Amino acid sequence: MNQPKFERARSPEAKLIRETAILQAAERLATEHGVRAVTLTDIASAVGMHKSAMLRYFETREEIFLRLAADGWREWSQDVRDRLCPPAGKGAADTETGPAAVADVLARTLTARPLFCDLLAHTPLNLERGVSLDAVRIFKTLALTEAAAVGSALCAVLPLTPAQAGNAVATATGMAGALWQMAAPGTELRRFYEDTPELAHAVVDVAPRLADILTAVLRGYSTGNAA
Amino acid sequence: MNQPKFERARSPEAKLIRETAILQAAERLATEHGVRAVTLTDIASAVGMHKSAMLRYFETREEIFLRLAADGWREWSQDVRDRLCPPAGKGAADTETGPAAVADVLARTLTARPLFCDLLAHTPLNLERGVSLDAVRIFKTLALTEAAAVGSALCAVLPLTPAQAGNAVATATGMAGALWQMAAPGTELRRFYEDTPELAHAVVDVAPRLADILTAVLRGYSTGNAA
DNA sequence: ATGCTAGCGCAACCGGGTTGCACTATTAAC
DNA sequence: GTTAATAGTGCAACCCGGTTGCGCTAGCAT
Repeated sequence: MNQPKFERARSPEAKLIRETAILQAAERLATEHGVRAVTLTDIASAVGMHKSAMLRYFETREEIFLRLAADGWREWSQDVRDRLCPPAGKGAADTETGPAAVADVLARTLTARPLFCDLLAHTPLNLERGVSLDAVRIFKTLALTEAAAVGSALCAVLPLTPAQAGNAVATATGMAGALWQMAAPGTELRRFYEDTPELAHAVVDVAPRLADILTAVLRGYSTGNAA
Repeated sequence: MNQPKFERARSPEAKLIRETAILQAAERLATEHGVRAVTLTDIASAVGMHKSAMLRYFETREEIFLRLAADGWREWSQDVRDRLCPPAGKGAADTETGPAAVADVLARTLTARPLFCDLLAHTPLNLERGVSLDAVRIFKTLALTEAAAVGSALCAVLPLTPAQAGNAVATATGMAGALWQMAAPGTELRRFYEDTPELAHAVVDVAPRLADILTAVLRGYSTGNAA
């Protein structure tokens, strides 16, 4: 019997609902077990449909995660900008200022999003393959736009050139991915890291370490440019 | 006929020769096509033996690349130290000094090793899986030792604390991997990057960009500590 | 000369991603 | 009201890379 287990998605709205259901399932599984460990079969059984049916919503597995990465960029960018330059209504007169405070915002907002860090670590190497160039173009344009928005926010609170701000954002996201890789490389491997004293700090201290590096970058740029 | 195509490696010396042949083949292929694209079958046919026979020299595919990564760490570390603190006999009275010069050394030595950058990008996420914990321990200990050696060299030429030097090394290797990913993500994808004006600089300008970031990091650390 | 050992190739297996196809529920047309 | 077209789904097969089990044989040792 090839009867569908549940109602078919016929209307555009129903399709959208199913699409978001797939994305949410992928997000939950990837958060729990890491992007790398999540297979199409896992997502499919979590959603309740067959994996071959899922691939008519997303042309490939990588595209699912590329979509999640795009969402991650949007949310992170918004979060950073809200914290650096609170919108008018917000009562925060204490806009974060100074390299250390700004670095702290970047580090905190990133480490608070382990899935986003995971996706950042995977992005060009693993996610941008087996996907149509169109999909890559859309994603890259979005990521670049969001990164530029964060860069503008940095320029607004620190004496940076746009290029320097761009490099700072690249450092933040790049190092977040790189440090995350050491922090969460699978359960048994992570236990190994934790059990090895000289490596334990890498697993535990990601946020302060990232903040420290970003502080140095921002301070190095700012002192050169400031009056 | 299951006759071996070539002489069997019986003596320990012969085994060692074959092992290095495998490593060299993997190195050449990975340099040409990228680590990710190289399969066991590729390496095997390059060496001239069957892939199942190769797996008696290395317990798994990842272990081959983990070995190459270890070699990369050794060579890079040695190169950096030689340039920062030339050994006694070397006539270089001009030991590189100042954040910008040191950053330039780090950036140049890394970008001159695209395969090492590739391996750095893969390391914890992809290479440290499917390998015995013993192999990971050996590799991590070696990488950590070499990184510490580079950190010591940095401390010798710049006013840094050991922790700051360690973060600087982590930034150098982490960002080298992250930037490399964008620069060389497969031929057709790379052409896409090059054809997209707003992305082209990321593909082309890896070395100066990395040098700029590292200069900021070192300057940010140094100015805080210097007299 | 005759076992024994150990390196090798082959073929099978496994698991993940992808594709082709049959099935049916809805909808549209007559 | 019946019938034909459409479209979403499940199943099974396929592909391909990594891994494993097994038989074969070259070379050493007895």
